Amino acid sequence: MQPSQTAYVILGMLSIHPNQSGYHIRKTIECTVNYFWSESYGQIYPTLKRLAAQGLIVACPSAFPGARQRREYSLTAAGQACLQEWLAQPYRDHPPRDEFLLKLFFGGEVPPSVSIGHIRDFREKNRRLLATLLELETLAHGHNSQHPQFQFWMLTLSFGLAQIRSALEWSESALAMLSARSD
Amino acid sequence: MQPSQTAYVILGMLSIHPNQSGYHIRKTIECTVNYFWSESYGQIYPTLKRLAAQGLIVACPSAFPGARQRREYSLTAAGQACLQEWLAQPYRDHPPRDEFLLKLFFGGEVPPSVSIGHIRDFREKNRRLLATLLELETLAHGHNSQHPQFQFWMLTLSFGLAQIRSALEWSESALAMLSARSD
DNA sequence: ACACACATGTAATTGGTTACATGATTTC
DNA sequence: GAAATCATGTAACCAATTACATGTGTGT
Repeated sequence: MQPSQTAYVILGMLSIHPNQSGYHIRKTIECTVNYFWSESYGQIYPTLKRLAAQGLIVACPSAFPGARQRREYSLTAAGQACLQEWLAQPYRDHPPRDEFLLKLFFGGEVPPSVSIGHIRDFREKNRRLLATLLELETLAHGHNSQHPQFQFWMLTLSFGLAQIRSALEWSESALAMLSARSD
Repeated sequence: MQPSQTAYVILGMLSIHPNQSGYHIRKTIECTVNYFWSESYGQIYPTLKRLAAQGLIVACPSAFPGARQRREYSLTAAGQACLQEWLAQPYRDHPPRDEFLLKLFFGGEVPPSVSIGHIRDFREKNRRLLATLLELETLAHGHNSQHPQFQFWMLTLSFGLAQIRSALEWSESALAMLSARSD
């Protein structure tokens, strides 16, 4: 049985930061790749068990004696190899599903104010996301610029920033276009 | 039981173009919203049955006597209302999962050539998509520019084009950055 | 004492893809 | 008459979310 995508995020996160618990892995995901990836506990914990059973990760006793009760995991050599093998495979993109664009596409069925509202929501979400990513950028520069993976983190980050900025520009022109029509 | 997203695409597609069969609906989706939405027959046919049972659509006899055996559907008043109600609700975005970015994020675990390959794939896919959308744009202008929904189609299309162009620009700078490092 | 964050897990359900199965009609 | 496309559907499976359930340690 081949690992799921969830398995690979876990392997990847353990490769750049060993000795993480399920809880910790989720937090790491949340504050690093959250703008293009997310995981729920309902996926993480069962996957950790399966990976351990397959020998791709091992539970290791916590290094800090006073720590809470938790299971910390690290990659095995097999796990590292498995991750690298997956990384070398061509990526697959799942079919897209964007409810925002779908509602906008059918915008002719409802008053223009509805679509204008959706676009304003969209713009607001992107503004917030932009702020988050900019924060992440300064944080990353301060703490991790020596890490060997640093340039790749910057690459994904700059992609996110480019997409968001393009989305914000589009939002403005779209709002201008719809407002001109409805007034 | 509330309709799924699939149900709403079907209602929407029937609202802009009545008397479509399941097969036809899928084709319509493929050549209009495919860059941000997709559906499989495995979803469409069961959903059509359910929508008909709920009275949101009706099967109508084919207008063309010589036509093949097929079930064509149209919106009922209830279906139209249901669609409009949904359109007026705030959109929800599902948690993102981008395998390309994930592999790039872990790029430090493998030789740079691997990530360069992924980015080249990504650029190639975006180039093809750009060509498709440009084709779609000219087609749409020629055939449908009188349709009341036209401006909304253009809005989603221009969004797609903006995102793709931004992705292509990023690809070039990313490749430049990685090539400089690896040579 | 209370609230909050830490921490782990299971069960139910949803939403969806893919593969399978079948057959009609058109076009070459 | 063969191949392609039109056309409809089911079954198996999978990936993932959400809600539920439970308990501990820390800070105020």
